[in-house]
Amino acid sequence: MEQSFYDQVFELVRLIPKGRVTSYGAIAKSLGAGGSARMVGYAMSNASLAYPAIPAHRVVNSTGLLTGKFHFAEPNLMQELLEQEGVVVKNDKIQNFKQHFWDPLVEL
DNA sequence: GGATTGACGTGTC
DNA sequence: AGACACGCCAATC
Repeated sequence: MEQSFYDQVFELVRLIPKGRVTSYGAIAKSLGAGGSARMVGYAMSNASLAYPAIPAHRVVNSTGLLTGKFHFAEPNLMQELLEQEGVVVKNDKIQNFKQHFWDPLVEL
């Protein structure tokens, strides 16, 4: 059926490969939403209720900052998961963000 | 159905 | 470099 915008977001986020990250804006753009990056984040709000669990820790803002970490059950969990996947996080910000960036528009 | 809301993005001061 | 302002657009109240 007509999946809501954030239903599409959920699916796309689940497609993010391990050890890679992407930005809300990139997701929105790949869904044809253009500048509605906020919708992506808004969708992720429901991500906690979705199943299977959505790797929301792989989604950050354009600066590579872990903006949504406070929305996790445990704020430190987001950084932990990223580091486990080989992503270096310092001061709530992804290092070498460009290297780990996964662009849905390109990869898909 | 208008107003409010956002896990954003980019530009300015 | 840090803080502030405006724009975007769909979902929810």
